[in-house]
Amino acid sequence: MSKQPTATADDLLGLEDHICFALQTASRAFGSLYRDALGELRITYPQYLVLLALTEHGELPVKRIGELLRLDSGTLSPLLKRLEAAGLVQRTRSIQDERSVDVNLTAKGAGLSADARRAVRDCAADLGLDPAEIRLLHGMLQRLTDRLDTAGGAGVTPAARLGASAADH
Amino acid sequence: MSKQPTATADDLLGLEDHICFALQTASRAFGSLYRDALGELRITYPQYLVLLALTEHGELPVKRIGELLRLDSGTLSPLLKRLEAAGLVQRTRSIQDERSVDVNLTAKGAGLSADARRAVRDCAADLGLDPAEIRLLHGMLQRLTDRLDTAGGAGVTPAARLGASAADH
DNA sequence: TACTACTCAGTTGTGCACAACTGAATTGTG
DNA sequence: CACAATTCAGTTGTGCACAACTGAGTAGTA
Repeated sequence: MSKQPTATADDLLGLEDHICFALQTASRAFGSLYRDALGELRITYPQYLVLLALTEHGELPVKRIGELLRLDSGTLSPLLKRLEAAGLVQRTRSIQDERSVDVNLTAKGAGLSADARRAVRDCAADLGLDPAEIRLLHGMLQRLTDRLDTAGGAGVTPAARLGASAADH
Repeated sequence: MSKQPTATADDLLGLEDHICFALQTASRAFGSLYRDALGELRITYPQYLVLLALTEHGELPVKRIGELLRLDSGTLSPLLKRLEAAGLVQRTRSIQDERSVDVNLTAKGAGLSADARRAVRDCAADLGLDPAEIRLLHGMLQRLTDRLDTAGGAGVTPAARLGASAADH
């Protein structure tokens, strides 16, 4: 729109044009909504995700939680420590592999997980989003994430599979 | 799909079903890519956004930067302090309003902003994303963010400015 | 002109994300 | 068996996001 700087002639690079910025902004707006919903239960959104993963899968080693949530031990260790201090999960060293730590929901944690899922479902329902559009968005985001993972994780081999992005899902 | 917990009968709430999680995951994957691109220039992605805003608009008060980037002073104050310490921006108390602080790019900051924009443009181009799909995604994200803002920011009572939010762009 | 509202940048404290590292346990290989 | 490489959770340090607050400056009003 209103450009006058020394920029060469590229543009397309205004703040509003950055898909990354739009992505982060939407994510933060969502986070704000969930923060309100979960705040009464005294848990944060990342903590909710951990409880959700444990509710879905039952006992999980820290490593597996990290894979599911795409978080490393630097994030998970203190987070799980807080959940344990709140009496929501229990951590026990694995017998088979002493390096691993298994995480379990306590009864209190399972109850709070149910409350949290209700709260999240209710406030999400209040948004009145179009299910078809959400599905479309969800698919686009997954494909985008896949693309970003291969680009970032694999380094400099952009040619490989870009043309055939359809092969996912 | 392997559920056995005490959940009532709602579901749709698996980790993978959360649009919010997909959003945050994509945002973090993008952040990781940009972190690599910007790391060589010794700036972070949020710092890049500030430089970008200043490149686009010229001198800006802190307040206005916060509006553009959706950040408050608790985030911006230390961030701008780091940019100033790096010699990339200059902060000066406004003459008209002594409460306000105007932020300017230094020559060094303007140069680094140009480098950063190039780096971001190049690594984004390497993704080979479909422009039409990106535009679609961008529009969906903006509408979603608007919806989330009106739902969370205003609650139910202060209906004042809700209708006006449609008038952007 | 006083006095109350409000606005603005900044600080403090909590929690998350992530890189880099540590140390113990395990695995693979000679 | 010995020993190097790897795996795992955890720690440390940096930076961002955000709530709550402070204090100086400004605007509105009696």
